[in-house]
Order: sequence, then C-alpha cells, then structure tokens
Amino acid sequence: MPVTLTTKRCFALVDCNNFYASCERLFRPDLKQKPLVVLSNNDGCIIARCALAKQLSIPMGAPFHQMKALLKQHQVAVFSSNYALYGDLSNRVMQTLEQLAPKVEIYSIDEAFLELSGLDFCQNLTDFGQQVRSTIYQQLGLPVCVGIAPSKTLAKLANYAAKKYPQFEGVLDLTEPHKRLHILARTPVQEVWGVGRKLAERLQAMNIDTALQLARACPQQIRKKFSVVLARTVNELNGIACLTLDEVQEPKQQIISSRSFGQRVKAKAEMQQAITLYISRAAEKLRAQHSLARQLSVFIRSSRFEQKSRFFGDQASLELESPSNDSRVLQQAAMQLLDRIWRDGPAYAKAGVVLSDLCAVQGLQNSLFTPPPSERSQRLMATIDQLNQKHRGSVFIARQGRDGNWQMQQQFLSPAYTTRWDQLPEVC
DNA sequence: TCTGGGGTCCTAGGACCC
DNA sequence: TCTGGGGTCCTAGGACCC
Repeated sequence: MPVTLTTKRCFALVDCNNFYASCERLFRPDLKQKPLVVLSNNDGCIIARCALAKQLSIPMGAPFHQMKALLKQHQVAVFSSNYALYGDLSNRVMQTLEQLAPKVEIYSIDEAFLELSGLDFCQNLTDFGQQVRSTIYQQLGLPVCVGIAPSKTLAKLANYAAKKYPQFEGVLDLTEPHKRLHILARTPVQEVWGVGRKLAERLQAMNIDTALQLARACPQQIRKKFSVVLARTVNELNGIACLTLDEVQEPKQQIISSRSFGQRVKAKAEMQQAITLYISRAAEKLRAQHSLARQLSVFIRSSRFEQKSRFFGDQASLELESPSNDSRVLQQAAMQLLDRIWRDGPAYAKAGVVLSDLCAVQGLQNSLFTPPPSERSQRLMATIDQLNQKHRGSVFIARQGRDGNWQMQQQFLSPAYTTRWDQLPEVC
C-alpha cells in the first residue's frame, strides 16, 4: 500500500447522508425500502428526505400541507423532528470520529471536519475515508460520505461530489490539483460553500457559473466587488487553506429561543406562557455554557402568509442591571418587555427571546464593578437543571403552565429510543 | 387550517471626535 | 464665516450556514 506523507494542509469533511431521515430509519427496519421524510418543528416544512423520497421530487423545505397528497400517493413515511434522538446519535458519530482522527471540529449536528495535516498515514487517503465510512456504518448503522482536500472549502466540495456521483463510493480525495478541474467544472457555483442564492445570481451575471470559473476569478477583484469572505473562498478553491480547524467550541455569543405556535395566539396570558417557556429554554442553554446575559430581547409577530389581515411584528430589548442567568430574573424582565410591545388584536403566529451580550460566569467573579450572581441563585438553577435533565419538564416557572394550545404540533413524533428508558425499542 | 429554528460574520451608514 | 478629512464605535440589516 502506498504511503502518503501529508506535509501540506489536509482536511476531511465527514457528512452524514440525509441525517434525520437516516436516524428515523435506524429504528424502523420495516421502512428500509420505503420513502421517508422528516418535518420541521410544528410539522411545518419537509427538512429531510431519504434517497427514495428525493427520487419522488419532493423538494427540500416544501410546506408539508402542500405535499400531503403526493406523500400519501407514494405512501411516504412521515416523521416530526425528534431532536433528542438526532442529538444523541450525533454525539455518538462524533465520538467515533474522535477515535479515528486526532483533530476533529464538530461543524454541525451531522458534519465534522478532520485535520489530516502532517500525519503519515500508512494508507492512502481514499482508503482512510473508506475506513471512516465503514466504521461509522458498522458501529451506528448510519451512512456517511467523506471529502478530502487541502482546504475546508474544497473538502466540502469533494464531499458534495462524493455524494452526487455513485462511482466514488462515498469518498473523494481532491488533494491532487489535476483531479479537481473535472469536478470543479461540473459543480454549479451555488454549490460552493459560502455562495448562497444572492451571491450566485450576482456571480452568474458576471458569467461565473461554475466552481471552476469562480476559482479562476481574481481574488482582488472579487474582494472589491463582493467581500473579503468571497475572496477567501476563491483562494480556498485553489487549494490555499485560509480557514483553520476549530477544535474548541467557543461559547455562543447569542442564544435564541423562538417558535411558531401550534395555534394562533390572541390572549396575552397565553403569550406570557409561551415567552416564559422560551426564556427557560434559553436560560438553560446559557447556564450550560457557563455564561451570563447582559441583554435581553423579546419579539412577537403575526403570520407573514396571512392574506386577510396586515402583518404585525414588534420587538423590545433591555439591558439588565447586572448580568444574569437566573431564569426568574430573566423571566421578569421578559414580561416587562412583553408589556411594552403587546397589542390586542393580531393573531400571533410566532414569538421568541434573544439573550445577547453574553459573558463568562468565571470572569465576572473577579470583577470589582459588577456583582456576580448570588451563590443561592446559582445553586437553585443548578438543581433545576439537574432535575430537568433527568426528566424533561419536571420543574418550571408556574407562569408557563401546562399544555397550552399554542404549543408545538408534533403529530408524527417517533419515540426517544436512545435517551429515555421507557422508550427503548422492543425486539419481538 | 397548515409555510422551521438557531446561529455567525460582514458591511454600510450614522454619530461623534479631533 | 467658511472649509476638510480621518478615525472609531455602534447598530441594523443582509447574506450565509446547517
């Protein structure tokens, strides 16, 4: 077997195929030969499709209600999204990857970059990619594809091609420049990481339609006409690594909790319940990353799709006297904000809260000017988090109430197979 | 009836100062 | 009274990602 000494930068992108759909299918072997889709929160849109469903031309992001007839006609299995399940399986995929490569950056719930630079693998890179694929499939039953290249942007593109063209068998190594031309020339510019719909339109107006044409553009001109970001993309497409592997997950700078309602909200008391729930969720996330928030916003809005009535939306923010992660403090502040923006009349479709201007609990403990949150508050919150971790929703602020009509619709929710003992799959 | 949620980064423009 | 330019900081909004 040839030995590849990678002295240059080398990245692999591992991406799970149709992740949510694959997760659902894992526990339903009876659906192996059947098309399957997963819906967004509130069963609003289709956000994941298995290969068979894709063949039926069910578009990504299509509103569920518009697709119902087609789904029924082809007997497509439908699932509400089950983030407890996907999150748990994602963790297992990442743990497996960490055993296979020394440096791993968890990029999203279903993707990770591996850095292979400077490693003298006793195998070529395609074989390494196949090993990743087979290990994850054997251990977890989830299919993945692997793209390998000297920059992250090219690794993304290699992954895209590994998925698209069956002859690569799920792994594509683009470290050799001459292998790239062919692929870049066949990849539409919109498939390049960092090029969305708007940029693609502007690029196409300049006769840049493919990834290869973008790679051959002048970075300085792109910088001038577009942005530093796109200029960096041009360099990355030429194999010049501008992005590095970020192994450590930085704490979030902003935490959002928002949701569309299962049914329109008209009463203020219901809105108060919803906002209280969202605040609790956001505060939980805040504490999980050991942060405090200085700023808080609340927003409410009616539906943009409503024909009969005019759209209404408003938001308000405030700065806390001292940074906090205490659900009670944040909840009170949120209620004040809601009082400011609430209007009787509109049928509200969505609301949310945003925590921002975050800082670390640690840093504040040594500050002379801002008092740190009290021991008592920290201990109480830690206890609540522990209880809720064991049993979701066991402790909550009374204002939140139980079972409002506004709560999320999840008509097709699968059991929490992997995270709840009472919902373990049964083998008959 | 029914159209997701949660993030990041960059830029443009205004306010303000020297 | 008239004139100028450069710098910083902040915010809102846009574009992108999954």
